[in-house]
Amino acid sequence: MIEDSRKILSEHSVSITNPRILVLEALLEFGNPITIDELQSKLKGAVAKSTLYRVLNDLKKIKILNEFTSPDNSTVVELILEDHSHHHHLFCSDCGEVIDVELSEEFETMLNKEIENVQKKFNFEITDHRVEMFGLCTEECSNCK
Amino acid sequence: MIEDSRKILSEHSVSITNPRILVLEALLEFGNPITIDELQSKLKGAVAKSTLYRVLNDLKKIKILNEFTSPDNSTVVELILEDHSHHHHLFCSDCGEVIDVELSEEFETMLNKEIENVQKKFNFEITDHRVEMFGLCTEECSNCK
DNA sequence: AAATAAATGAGACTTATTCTCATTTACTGT
DNA sequence: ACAGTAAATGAGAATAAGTCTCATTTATTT
Ligand SMILES: [Mn+2]
Ligand SMILES: [Mn+2]
Ligand SMILES: [Zn+2]
Ligand SMILES: [Zn+2]
Repeated sequence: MIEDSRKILSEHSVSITNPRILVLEALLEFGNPITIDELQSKLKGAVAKSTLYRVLNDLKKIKILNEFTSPDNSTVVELILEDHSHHHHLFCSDCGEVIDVELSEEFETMLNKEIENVQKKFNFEITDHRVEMFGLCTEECSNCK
Repeated sequence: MIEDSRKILSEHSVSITNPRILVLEALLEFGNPITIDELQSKLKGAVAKSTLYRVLNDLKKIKILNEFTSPDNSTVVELILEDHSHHHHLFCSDCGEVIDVELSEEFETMLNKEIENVQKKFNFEITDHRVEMFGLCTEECSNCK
């Protein structure tokens, strides 16, 4: 896992430093979207707060980190890995869990057609989109009692 | 417009106060999604900061205000009016403009089917969804030079 | 008009993120 | 391996969005 982290950094010509390795390892190990709070606690103070934010910005700059805001306004990040294809997110409004969701190809095709229309109508160049779904996880969630 | 504001408040059994009227008027007049910053400057100090946030919370509580975060992390609000049907949003990553977008009925139908599947797969009860599109407004935008 | 509960304004407070700057670390070329 | 240099880090100060407190004002009910 530490080797994966080094590889990711060198492949993007970013210098290999301890804080960067630690942050990448934590993200790789968790494997799911994670709030910055949770990430900080996984790091157990091994990386200074200021450095953590800097590292996350570095990862955004090289386009391997996705960041978004959950409905309870916490910031969530996730690594964008090569094998990790285009997907969307499902949020539990109760416990804050964030789940990766892949929607069908037909759906994405149809969405792209809609996007085409919107581009024309508003004279925009649309580069990205997001589908978010909100609700409650009914059972088997360790956080929601 | 002041009468519309009064009507909205009384219809929701919320007491009619000056700050509430002023905020509603500003939102009605602007007519589009607006950042809290912009809203504050439209109000020109007529409503205290603390009161503005309280009023916005009141409007959320009676379900006539929608709030979301734009890609530059500013908070955007919009009134939910009766005639204003289900829609989505298009964001300009350059100037921060937020535009209301209605997608086709066929698309929404298909999205609801996808949501059905996701509900089953993850044992969730999904109550809401959002489609967001990001890009650049190419011309005729007063903010993007 | 008086009584009462609710709403407001002003500013203190909280807290996520950014910034500053002195020190440390990683990379480059020898 | 080593020195030189630019980049990265840690610690904590600064910033700013949003919340909270509390004394005063206002809306609503009688
Ligand atoms: Mn994801
Ligand atoms: Mn809208
Ligand atoms: Zn849950
Ligand atoms: Zn623009």
